[in-house]
Amino acid sequence: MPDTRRSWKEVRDRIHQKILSGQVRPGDKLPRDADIAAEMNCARTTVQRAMQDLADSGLVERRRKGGTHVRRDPVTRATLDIPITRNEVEQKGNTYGYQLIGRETLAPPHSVQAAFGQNLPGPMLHVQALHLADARPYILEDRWICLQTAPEILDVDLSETSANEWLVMNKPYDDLTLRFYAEKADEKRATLLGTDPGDALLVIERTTWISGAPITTVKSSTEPGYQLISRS
Amino acid sequence: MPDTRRSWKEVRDRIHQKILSGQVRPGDKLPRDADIAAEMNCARTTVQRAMQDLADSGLVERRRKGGTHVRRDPVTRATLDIPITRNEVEQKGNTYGYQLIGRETLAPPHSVQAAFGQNLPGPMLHVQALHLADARPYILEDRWICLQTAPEILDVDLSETSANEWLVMNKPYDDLTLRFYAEKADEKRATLLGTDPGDALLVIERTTWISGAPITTVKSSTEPGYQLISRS
DNA sequence: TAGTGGTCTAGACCACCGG
DNA sequence: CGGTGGTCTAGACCACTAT
Repeated sequence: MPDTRRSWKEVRDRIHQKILSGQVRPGDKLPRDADIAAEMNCARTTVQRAMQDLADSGLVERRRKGGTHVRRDPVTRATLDIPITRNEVEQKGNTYGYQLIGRETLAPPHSVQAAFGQNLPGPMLHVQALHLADARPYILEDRWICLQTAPEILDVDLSETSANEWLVMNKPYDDLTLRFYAEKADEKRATLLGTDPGDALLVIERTTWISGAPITTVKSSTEPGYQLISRS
Repeated sequence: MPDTRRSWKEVRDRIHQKILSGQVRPGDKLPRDADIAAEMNCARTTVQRAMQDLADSGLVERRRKGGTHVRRDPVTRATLDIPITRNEVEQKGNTYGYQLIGRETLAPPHSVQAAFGQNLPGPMLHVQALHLADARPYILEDRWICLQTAPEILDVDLSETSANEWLVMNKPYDDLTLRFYAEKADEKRATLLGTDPGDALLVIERTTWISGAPITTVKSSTEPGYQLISRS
């Protein structure tokens, strides 16, 4: 072991390598942080930082007194970025467009109530809107907004500002659920998205809360061919 | 400010709150770490840790000399766990089953070569297999394995051990791309998955590398109704 | 170039949990 | 209970970059 000092990323990568190369197999126990620190000629804090990272990425499991083990049931852990739709479109070099389709105050259907679990959301604003890329339909959003949590939405001109953007800038959340699945386009969505009924659509459902109170839930039906790609 | 010492999570949450409550708006600059440390009565290291976390979750942006700013274009950053299929099935309380459908050494089609970018994968093993939950089709995987990187796969009895599991235990990767999209079931997949042609399927494409060399790429077509859900 | 975040250190104490 | 990871501190130096 060279006697140069190690950075935490070097330490992390070295351990990672040990796992990759099979020197350490799933289920095996790794040395204590202190020993690794001695071996690598660095402070224990540095090892700690490295191990945290490995644990965060699902490679290793740490328990006080139990030590650090290579995970037996490796998980692929991926991070997805879901940008604001306008930014997503513009970053691809297309022109963003937006079109309000419908807006009404309604008691939410059972399916929407279910998204919020036990917390009764009360009366809600139902908004349907279409996001466009170069004037072509891109994402159709079907959104319910809790009027108790976000009453100001009633004063927003949703034909100009999308609820998507207004909420992001004005109603920060501290809890979030995301759900992805595939669904056949029904007649109505097919028309709005400019595609054919029966086409397979990737659907993103997103529900947000602030300190336990529901804010909004949105079902976004994406254009055919839409893909979600994980961050590096 | 109480004069008790603060943990980095407390610091993080307090800053988070400032953003949530609108005391600090998107684009605003936050105080220097050192000042926050003084105000919160803790070491700068502690603030640093807190800020790292906020930056990681996409809430805040930090630049040396530039300082820390609340992000103008907030991204929703979500983490997904993609477990080994066997574990996924068993954790739901179902019985896992596996069935090899096809296995042949082939030159990969262009679409597969594209998944690996410039790196030519050379000859590959093409494997098709079905994962079952309680004897019902669950995920159909269509996999290509690079024989230069993983020649040992030829000696594995793939009718007993799924390539999925063998690779995870024996061919660790250090780079990964994930892709999610919706696709109509064609005749063949519909039959294998026990569903109807035209049904909307969520497809997960996963490609892995080790130090730049391709290992495997797999297209997993999930049963109708399959959902991906983000980690808390 | 000066200001800010990024990292390392050595040491201390705490929190959890296995034997 | 004792061993291990988790965190905090005060200080130092480095690395990037806005001005």
